[in-house]
Amino acid sequence: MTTDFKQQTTVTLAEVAEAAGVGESTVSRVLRNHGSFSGKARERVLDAVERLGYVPNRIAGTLASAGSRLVAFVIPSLTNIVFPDVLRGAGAVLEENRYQAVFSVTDYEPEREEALVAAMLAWRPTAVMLAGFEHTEGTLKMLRASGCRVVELLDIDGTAIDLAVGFSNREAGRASAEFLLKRGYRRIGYVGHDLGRDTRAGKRFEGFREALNLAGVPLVDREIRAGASSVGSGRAGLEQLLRRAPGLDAVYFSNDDMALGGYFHCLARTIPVPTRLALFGHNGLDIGQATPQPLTTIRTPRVATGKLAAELVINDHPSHVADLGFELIEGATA
Amino acid sequence: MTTDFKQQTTVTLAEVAEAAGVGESTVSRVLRNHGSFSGKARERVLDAVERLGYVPNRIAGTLASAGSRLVAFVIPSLTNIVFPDVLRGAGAVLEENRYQAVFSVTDYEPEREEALVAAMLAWRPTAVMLAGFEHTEGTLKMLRASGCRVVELLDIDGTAIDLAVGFSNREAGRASAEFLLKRGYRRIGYVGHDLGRDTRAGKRFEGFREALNLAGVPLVDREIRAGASSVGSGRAGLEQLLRRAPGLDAVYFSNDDMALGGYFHCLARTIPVPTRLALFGHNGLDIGQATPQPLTTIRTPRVATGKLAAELVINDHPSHVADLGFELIEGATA
DNA sequence: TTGAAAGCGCTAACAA
DNA sequence: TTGTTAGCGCTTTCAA
Repeated sequence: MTTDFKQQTTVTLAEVAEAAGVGESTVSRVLRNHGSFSGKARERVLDAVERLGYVPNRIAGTLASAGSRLVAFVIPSLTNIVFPDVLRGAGAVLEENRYQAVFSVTDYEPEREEALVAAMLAWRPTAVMLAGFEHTEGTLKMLRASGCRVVELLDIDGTAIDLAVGFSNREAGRASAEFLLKRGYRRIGYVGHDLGRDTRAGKRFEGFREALNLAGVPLVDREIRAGASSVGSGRAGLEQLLRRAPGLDAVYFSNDDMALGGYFHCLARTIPVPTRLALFGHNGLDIGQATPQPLTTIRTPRVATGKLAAELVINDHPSHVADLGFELIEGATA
Repeated sequence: MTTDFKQQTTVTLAEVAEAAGVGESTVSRVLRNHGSFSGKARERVLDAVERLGYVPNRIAGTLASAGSRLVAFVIPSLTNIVFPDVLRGAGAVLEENRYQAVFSVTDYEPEREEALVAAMLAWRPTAVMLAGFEHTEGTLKMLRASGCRVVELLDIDGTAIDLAVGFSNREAGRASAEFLLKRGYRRIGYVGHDLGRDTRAGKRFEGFREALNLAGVPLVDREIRAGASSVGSGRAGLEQLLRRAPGLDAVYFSNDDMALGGYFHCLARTIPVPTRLALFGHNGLDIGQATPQPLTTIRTPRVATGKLAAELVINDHPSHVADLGFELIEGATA
């Protein structure tokens, strides 16, 4: 219960050099295994490092050498498992290459994104990773002026600043509609969360409506819930929608969380799925495939997106838009 | 599709000073709003900053002033929503106070934790946040020698290095058992994930068995699944357990993910819950409360843990163990 | 209120 | 193969 351990044990490279009886640059070379040095020098340095418990100061190292090996993630949410999945994919690759991930969360607010990007740039990251293409003018300007790599994630429908990795949400929406139409559903509704903020969900919905229009099938009704997506919101949303439009035979949800909520509503009210009502989600979360009836949905390349994004940055790949595609899971709810 | 934007636009404080016609230290004072300067100086500096698009370099700032305002999270997983929740709680507080969160993921491997802690310390963070009390000797040694604050999260059953914020997993396990016993269940089983790695789940299970022993009720059978917890694993686990011990009247799960899987198994096999089989989870995830029957479980203070951890660090609070407790949700599955 | 100057701990020429 | 030295871009005395 004391704080007496809190003594900055600032062992510096100079002290290691002193203790090892070599010059500072030799210590630096040995530690980074770069440049040339004798076996004996190496031994003495490593010995001194061990004895003194030296931990290199990357702050100083970065300042002296430019490259920060810091990658900044500015993501909308940690609650929506989509983003932790991307972080996970990127994290593994970054770590192998001795990069460090820094992050902050925008809550889907473009103004917060701008502020957070500004804060991130102060760390001179190698790259900044953002969700999608919709940013404020200020964000764009800063990013372009920064000289660091920019990766826009989970979207390819738009104009990239530099790199973009993801899939077409618009196409995903279209594919979802086409599947429902092919299965013969004609009285179709939609349950979504706040689309103004989650622009990728908005693009899916647009693609979905486009395909319906093309087939001359009207969207019967829609229920847009305020706030973020969640299972609870999906459940309440479907209940609300069915109250207004009891004759629906299929519902498209803004994502799997919402769709799972819808599925639970059906279970609770013993609405037969899909015979009486079909449900279609988006993301292909594991949990949606473990329910009594696996969810009909689209599996998105979240981990792969993070992984590729990190690889492109590490290899300093030229500007590029990478489409990782998606996969329709037929499931049992549609 | 070009990389021509990639020109390091390194506007420095010196250039701002030059452009504003003041000294470097004046620019520094104005920008940090610290020390004294005239209104006129302020104006000229801010004007120059705006004109040049200056972004302060925190790497340099940190090196010059010691305090990094970096908080390092070394967490076991991003898949288990528990840790994103903690990050979320901490993130909000840190950001308000101009701290930056850095993270890496151990996959529940103590050796990886050690390596990652070492990497983190190189950034001279203000604090390192870890899950629980079980660390390698090397990790402990580094952390103690580092002079930075250490917060151990989501556990209080053990000896803290410095700060600890969480709840008693052992108590949670006990409370879960006592609840089942009080409800009259006597043929009790357990379905868990890899306990060697998730030591907090292990402590819950220990507490659970303790309470059963105290009541003279044996644990009929247990199914321990390899790998991380997941809904799918819980579902398969319950199926397996019931095959061996069909007479069970209640099952305790290592967490809500596993319990949801169990619940889905029951739905799929139309096993009446809780009349034929009761289910008990742990964590109180939202999704578990949106199922047709809300899960009987224990709500854990995940966001609050992150929040308090950040506050303690920011206020440089003396070493302390904070018990945030937990709450039993009666639900409808037990 | 202000500026000059000395570092912060390291890397990267450059000589030796 | 090695050591010396000049920065990296800031903050922080210290005088003025």
